[in-house]
Amino acid sequence: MIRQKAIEMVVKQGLDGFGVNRLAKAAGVSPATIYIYYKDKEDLIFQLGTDISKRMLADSLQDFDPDASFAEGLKKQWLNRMQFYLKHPLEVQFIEQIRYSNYYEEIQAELSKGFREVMGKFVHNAIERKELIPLPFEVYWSVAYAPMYQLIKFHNQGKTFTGRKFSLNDKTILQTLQLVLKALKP
Amino acid sequence: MIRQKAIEMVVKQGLDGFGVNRLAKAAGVSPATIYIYYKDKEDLIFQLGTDISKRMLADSLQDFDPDASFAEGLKKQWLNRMQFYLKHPLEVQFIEQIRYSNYYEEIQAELSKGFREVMGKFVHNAIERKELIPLPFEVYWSVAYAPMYQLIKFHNQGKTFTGRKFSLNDKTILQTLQLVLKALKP
DNA sequence: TTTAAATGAGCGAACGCTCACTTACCTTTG
DNA sequence: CAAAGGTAAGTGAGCGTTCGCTCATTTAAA
Repeated sequence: MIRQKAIEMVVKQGLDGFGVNRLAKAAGVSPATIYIYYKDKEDLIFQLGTDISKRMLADSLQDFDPDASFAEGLKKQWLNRMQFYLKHPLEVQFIEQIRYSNYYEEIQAELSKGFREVMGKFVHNAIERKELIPLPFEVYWSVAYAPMYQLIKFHNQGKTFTGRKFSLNDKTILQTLQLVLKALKP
Repeated sequence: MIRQKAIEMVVKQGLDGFGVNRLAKAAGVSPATIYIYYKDKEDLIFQLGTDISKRMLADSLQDFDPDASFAEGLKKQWLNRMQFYLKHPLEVQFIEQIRYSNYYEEIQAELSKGFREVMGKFVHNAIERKELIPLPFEVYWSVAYAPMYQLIKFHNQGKTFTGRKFSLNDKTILQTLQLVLKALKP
């Protein structure tokens, strides 16, 4: 209950609107109870953040084969991430909220341990097979994944900054993916 | 002084670390002085946000010709934005901080008024000349600009999530831009 | 003498957090 | 097999501090 309400509060009211006393009231427990499970407020957010991030990462690599073709592998990753969003929209928005806060740096450090290997192998394979242009990691990441996250962001806020309503669907995802694949193919 | 210190505080300590009393002390004025110029805390952040965003938008369209070729036009926009970052890194980071807070929605509403026309014409021209694939606005935006913002984000945090150090340079920018142009060309 | 700008003390409310205490359930005992 | 004791979980009042914000007053320029 504490977990769930904490996520809801951060998503709905932002990090500043989130407080321990208020969380206690929302979860129907005493403030003291929260401190049985979490060292302090920072620890609470850190634990929620790492737990969710780990599950996001694990899910995004589900049924992912580092030896698959680049187009197939990237598509699998995109769809996995999208599916995670559909199943856990609040968790994704929670991560979005804390991603730009000062809490996130440690969370990322906690995550990146097992991450590099899997992704490194996949990219290395793709380059060797001439399915992917050799690129600095940052360039590759910016082109391969940033568009997808932008789509999720549009979807989350329900509209674009021009005021247009927006809701994500398979056709839009795959259309964007095709453009990205075209950009990255030699 | 209030403006400058407010920006510094939000960038360095995040939105939660930012408070009126602390800002007053940092700026060397009384808390009451702040309320002469700003209605309340929300108004302060809103005014800073809109001011900066407006200057960012204006600068990104500097010397921009909606009738230029798509490749040239997009390059101009990218470079303008990059240049704004180099000149005003704190302001950009400030916007990043509040972009995911609950303050930003109104700011965006304030901005999007004059924005749609200029951009609309540019994109329309490019499609007519067959320099750009016709796309839903969200797909276009996600592919055309999200990679650039991701590069800025990497630069801002000084490293990627794999721990690698990263600093933005012209070669990286133009390399990424080339990939994006390739994706969007018919 | 007027007026706008700035001040510092301090308000009530909310903050993160603690502690002495109760509750509920399990184990050990005579 | 009830009584006693132990343990982990949870409580509510409330602490010291900081929050956003105000107001009677002072300062300085017009």
